[in-house]
Amino acid sequence: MALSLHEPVHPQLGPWLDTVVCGDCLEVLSRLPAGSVDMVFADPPYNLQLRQELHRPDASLVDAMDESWDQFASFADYDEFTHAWLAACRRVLKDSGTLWVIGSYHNIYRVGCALMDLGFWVLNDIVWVKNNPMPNFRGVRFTNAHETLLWCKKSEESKGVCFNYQDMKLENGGKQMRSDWYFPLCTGPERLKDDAGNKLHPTQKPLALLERAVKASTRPGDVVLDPFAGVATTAVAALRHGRRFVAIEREPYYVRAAHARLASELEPVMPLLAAAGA
Amino acid sequence: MALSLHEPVHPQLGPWLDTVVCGDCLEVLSRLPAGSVDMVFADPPYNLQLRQELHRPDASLVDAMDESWDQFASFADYDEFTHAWLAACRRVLKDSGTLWVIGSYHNIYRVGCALMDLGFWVLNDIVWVKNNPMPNFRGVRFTNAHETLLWCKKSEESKGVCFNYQDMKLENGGKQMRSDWYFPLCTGPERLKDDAGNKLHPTQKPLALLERAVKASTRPGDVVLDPFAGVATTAVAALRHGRRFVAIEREPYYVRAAHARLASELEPVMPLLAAAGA
DNA sequence: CAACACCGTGAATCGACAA
DNA sequence: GTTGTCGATTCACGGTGTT
Repeated sequence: MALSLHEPVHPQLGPWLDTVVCGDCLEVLSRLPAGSVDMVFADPPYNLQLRQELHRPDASLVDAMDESWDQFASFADYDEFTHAWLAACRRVLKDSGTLWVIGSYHNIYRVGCALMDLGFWVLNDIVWVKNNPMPNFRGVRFTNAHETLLWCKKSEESKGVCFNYQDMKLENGGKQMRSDWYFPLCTGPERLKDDAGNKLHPTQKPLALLERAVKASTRPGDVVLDPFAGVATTAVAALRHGRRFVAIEREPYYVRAAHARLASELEPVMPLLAAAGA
Repeated sequence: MALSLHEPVHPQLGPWLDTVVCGDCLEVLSRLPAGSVDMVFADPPYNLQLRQELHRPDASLVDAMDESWDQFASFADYDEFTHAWLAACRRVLKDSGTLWVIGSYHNIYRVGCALMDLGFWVLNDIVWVKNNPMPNFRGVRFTNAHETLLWCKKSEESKGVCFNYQDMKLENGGKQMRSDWYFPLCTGPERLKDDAGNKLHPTQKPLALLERAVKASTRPGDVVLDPFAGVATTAVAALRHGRRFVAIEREPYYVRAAHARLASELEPVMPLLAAAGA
């Protein structure tokens, strides 16, 4: 798939470019050339620890996140996993590249500590403020109404980081874009459903969130890597803004859904691509 | 100072109660009885000036090391400091008590990781969104427009945590209080100035922020501990809402300012206290 | 057709107490 | 430690169906 007319990216990225690879992210990352991607966006497992069923005040049951891939036996296990994928991403990142990670309070403090230990240098932390979060049904805590993103460069000394300041300022009505971002949850037609009409992926992120990260920190033709691609929201954001992508997802079910989503995304432009190739 | 008509608090807290103690927080905390405070609010230092305060066995050796080692060493120093004061606070906290920490991306990820490692259990992370943050003058990052607070109980198994759900709901116009809090920076008349008219303390927090934390997580008569009291904003918030406090500050200059602030805060009610005591 | 009512649902670490 | 009882507890939005 040649989706861009820009300068060719790293020559050895070919087999992995602009597609969703099915496989373990550490294994796939080990085969990618070092210094070959411009930006990483990672939405790793959050390590939620749900102890019991939760009912709404009307006695209905909350459809909780209980996927096996989100379970870790201990902090030590989670930290080891985190160090491994962060180090692997750092290797394939260009020296001028940046890395984004999104998480909640369950994991983001451990992730933040790990990436600093690995030499990453935090540029900003960003809060995604949700206008429509799930309430706290028991009334025992504050409504958990935000998630956190960390945006980092490869090291304190890294030069040439891309930040499209003017684009962001324009998008924010002429004022500097701030560290608080307001987006609704991914619901309605944007939320992918399975044949039974249930949500296809438990944690699909809003496309607008990914688009902002992509537009802020990459140029057209740049390569975006997503090591936990899920249903490939990052890839769609990259496509829509003329960026290349490398997407890795371990679960075949999500990979199939991602391929279908990307095909549907590309359908309107396929005739143009065919004409350009002919 | 007997400022409350509630049940007496822990009998051995007497000498430290309702005043600002000048001293090293670890030293003072070591003399406080275990399980004697209901809530801790901490605004720890996160500047690298800490590097100089902590002892290095061989400074010349450090200077010879490369930057990554130095960075690691400074993280290790900061982590050691963080573990020490968090553990000391945990000891004096009641089993049903909670701890708040405020920080920015420079330190909050390390603090969050440390407190989880010590057994604290996160109840919420809160973002203080500033409506008037300092812009990013060079236009190379997003405007850093928020700080983060962590609210934790002593352990996962802790029972009886105080959360004044209805008060918070009322304060939020009848809807659940969320994890995003909106307060302006501490400026204007609220910001303490020295004789030359310069700001007295570099990081004075808005009183309204402290008041919300105090009102949310303590009852009247409860004891609030602030191990890095600065100019005693936490103490003022406690006073105004009928809570007792233990405040520790190492720098005599800030302690004097805090004493003056508290005296000024109490001035209107001193006649009443005198009459009650007579 | 417009307005309104009703229902479903979203990354959730969501009791206390007595027997 | 386990089990059972009692009690307190939800916001925004989209989709569907009714008036």
